[in-house]
Amino acid sequence: MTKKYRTPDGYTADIAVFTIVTEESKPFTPPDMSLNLLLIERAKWNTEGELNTEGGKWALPGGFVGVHENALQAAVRELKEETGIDCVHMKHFGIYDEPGRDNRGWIISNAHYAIISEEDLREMNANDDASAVKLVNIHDVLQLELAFDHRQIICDALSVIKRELLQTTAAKNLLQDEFTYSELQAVLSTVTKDPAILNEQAFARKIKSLPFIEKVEGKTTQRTSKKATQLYRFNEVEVVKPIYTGRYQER
Amino acid sequence: MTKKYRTPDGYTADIAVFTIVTEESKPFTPPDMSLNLLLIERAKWNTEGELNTEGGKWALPGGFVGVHENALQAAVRELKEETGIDCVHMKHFGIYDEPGRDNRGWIISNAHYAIISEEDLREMNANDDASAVKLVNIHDVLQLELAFDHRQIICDALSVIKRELLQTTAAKNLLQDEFTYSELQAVLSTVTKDPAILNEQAFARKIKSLPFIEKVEGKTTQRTSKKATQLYRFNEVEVVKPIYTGRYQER
DNA sequence: ACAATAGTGTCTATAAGACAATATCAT
DNA sequence: ATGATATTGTCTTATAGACACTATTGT
Repeated sequence: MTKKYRTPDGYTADIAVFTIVTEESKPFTPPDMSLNLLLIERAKWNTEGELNTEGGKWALPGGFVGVHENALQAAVRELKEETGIDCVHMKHFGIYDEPGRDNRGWIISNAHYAIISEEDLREMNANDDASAVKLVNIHDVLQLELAFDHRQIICDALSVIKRELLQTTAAKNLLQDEFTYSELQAVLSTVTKDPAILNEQAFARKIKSLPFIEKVEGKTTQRTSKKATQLYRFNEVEVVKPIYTGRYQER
Repeated sequence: MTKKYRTPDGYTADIAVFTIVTEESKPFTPPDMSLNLLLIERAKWNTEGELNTEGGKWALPGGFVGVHENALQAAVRELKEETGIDCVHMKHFGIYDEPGRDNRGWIISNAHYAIISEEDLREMNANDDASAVKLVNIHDVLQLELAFDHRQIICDALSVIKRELLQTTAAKNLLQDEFTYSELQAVLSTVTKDPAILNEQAFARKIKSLPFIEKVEGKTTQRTSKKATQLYRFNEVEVVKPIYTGRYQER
């Protein structure tokens, strides 16, 4: 055991918190949504008045893993502490442990992503001190000055969230239990330009044949239109759609 | 900090090692493959002659995370130590930390899966002592008596590997660089019964239109047929196929 | 010639994409 | 009535699935 081995100087959990922001919501109008990532601004100076490492830059929320927990637990705990949210969809997606990623030492980060509904987010805005926290549209986030290697982590997170939203039923975490086709469409359009999803009529037809979505029989809403609109909900069907074929396959 | 907090008694990395086994390989015949999981048999007695915890049962390879590494690194290291393989496709997929999962104490496991080609596997068989290691067809693995909560971990791993093989180009890790349609088909058929994949002619046609697979111009082989057969290779195109539509979308 | 596998021709049913028309209803 | 959104009608084109057929070649 010579210098071949080195003790990490820290073990952290970072969290890419994704949420939907409804841009405008006139009555009787389908929503215009954007997928946003929650970032915090690192303080320029610490409490002793010294310049902070990577101060002034934007970063993912997170913190050190406690001695009594694993990284996922730490991620859940930190999110709870910082935003008051009990997360329902927190998942690990990567480990970042390049020796030079943090100039304070060898800090290993377990990266997670969380999907939080707009509704739950509103609770947060009540809880936090709102000072250095902001939601950034995922299309703008890479323009910011980001701390450490968070640019890389965020790139990976974006890639994962896009895949998750399009290839699984994860979108249900961003919607109310019962939703209209245009609301689901608005969520999906935040991560895809696929004309098959963007096209109104095509999507309104398609939703009726998706095995993992079912009509809420006889239930409608007027929140997106003056005309009463059919409500749908996700059922428990899990679907794996192979890239090699055109048909569904249930698990 | 009362008894609300508890120190874990161990932090381990477990690895679900998946590999292809070609069942029969007559010359000029397409392969008949099965996806197998590598398991080890826990010794009945330890070196002091005492009964071992969960002895005699089958378990995923793995071991304790060292003080100088994270779980992923530990997984790679353990796999290297136990089989001599430098893994190219090792990924974290879950954390198992139920208090009662191991009756020796609170042992937290980071679960990973690895995809290893048959070729690389052959090196392993040279390296290990072959005593208590075996490859089990994924369709039989849940029949075995499994240690700890490895039944649950394996269930999750199977679910992940199936999705990975069908929804990403991960199958490339199980094939040679250049392969025939029937070889790819054989790999995929280990995890799906989808008739669109199982049907010879349909698949032979389909492969030509897949954006992430390209013809190796003018190159053929006779290893699966007396008739010279076209070779294909994966290119670098990454594809996300939404469950909501029927068309491809490149990233 | 035979057996086995690769690959093509072609038909049909279904789905996708485009465009238009109709329905509903607060204002 | 108007304007906005939902929903259906219908036409065209593309793809999937099925089946039959041809091509190649070691034995």
